[in-house]
Amino acid sequence: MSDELLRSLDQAGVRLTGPRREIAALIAKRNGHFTAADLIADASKRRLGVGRATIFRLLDLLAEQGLVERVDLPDGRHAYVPCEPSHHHHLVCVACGAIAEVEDCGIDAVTAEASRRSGFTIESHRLELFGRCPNCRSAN
Amino acid sequence: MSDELLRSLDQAGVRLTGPRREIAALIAKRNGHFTAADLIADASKRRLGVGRATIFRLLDLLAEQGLVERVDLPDGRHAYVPCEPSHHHHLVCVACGAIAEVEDCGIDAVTAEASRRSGFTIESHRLELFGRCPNCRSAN
DNA sequence: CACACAATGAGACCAAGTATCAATACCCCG
DNA sequence: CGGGGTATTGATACTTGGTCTCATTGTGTG
Ligand SMILES: [Mn+2]
Ligand SMILES: [Mn+2]
Ligand SMILES: [Zn+2]
Ligand SMILES: [Zn+2]
Repeated sequence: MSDELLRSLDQAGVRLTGPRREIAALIAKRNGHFTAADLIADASKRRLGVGRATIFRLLDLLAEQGLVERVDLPDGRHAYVPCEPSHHHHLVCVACGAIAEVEDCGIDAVTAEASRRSGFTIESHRLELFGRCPNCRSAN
Repeated sequence: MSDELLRSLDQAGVRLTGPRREIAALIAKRNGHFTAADLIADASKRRLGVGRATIFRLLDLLAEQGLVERVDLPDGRHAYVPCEPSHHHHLVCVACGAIAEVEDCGIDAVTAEASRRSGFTIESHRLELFGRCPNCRSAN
């Protein structure tokens, strides 16, 4: 359901407009990761009259709130995945696009070690894991 | 020096052309990460007559050989950093762009744990660490 | 219910990257 | 050493992803 997204947006003090509700519904209906282009296609297929810019604007908003996160696919595309606002990482199925979230599982030790070796202060990190989900593994 | 890059390209059986030599020299002269646009600017400043497409083409080639690696900056830009062809990760200074490389330091344990929890088979991963290098930390 | 102002969509615009293609330049081979 | 087959080149057009502007509309608030 898109209610979750809308509620969080409301909380953040942004206006709950018609276009935003419709785009939120499109996002809720997707599974796995999606690109801005996907949403634009969805919207035009359903003849919702929402403008291209509005979709980009909402994605930015959602990303700011941490309700959606940007994933840089290995092929260079920019995709989004709906997710919890807390820090975590994504496993991306290269076959079907399914996403799993994984919370801290030892990354802090890695960054601490890297910091020690390099002398850098580490402020943030990004970890993306690519592979095959249980379904796609068995299906081949 | 750009000789390193050129030698590796030669080894890989690609032709050592004039434009490629010039672009390799531009890359060697940079420090930290750089974007395709940076190189294009460098080239046009020096009135080398190399075409835009040729720069993109060489970057692809170098990336294939692992002589250069793509880093997705947090702001969405695609940057490149010259590096060893062996697997490793990058620390990127958000202030000056300096890069440090760090080899395996515990990441395999993390991916194994993530795989166990999620049921995914993991084929590849990408880890990028962002922070401040020793210079930039003290300089503020 | 009115009003101030956030948000919208149309469209122009920009930047990054790709495709095409005739002209050129490597480099291999005799 | 010269050709000559072929990989590479640059110009140019095109596509795609994203931003900017601005007049118009729609929301939330009081
Ligand atoms: Mn990217
Ligand atoms: Mn690694
Ligand atoms: Zn899958
Ligand atoms: Zn620095």
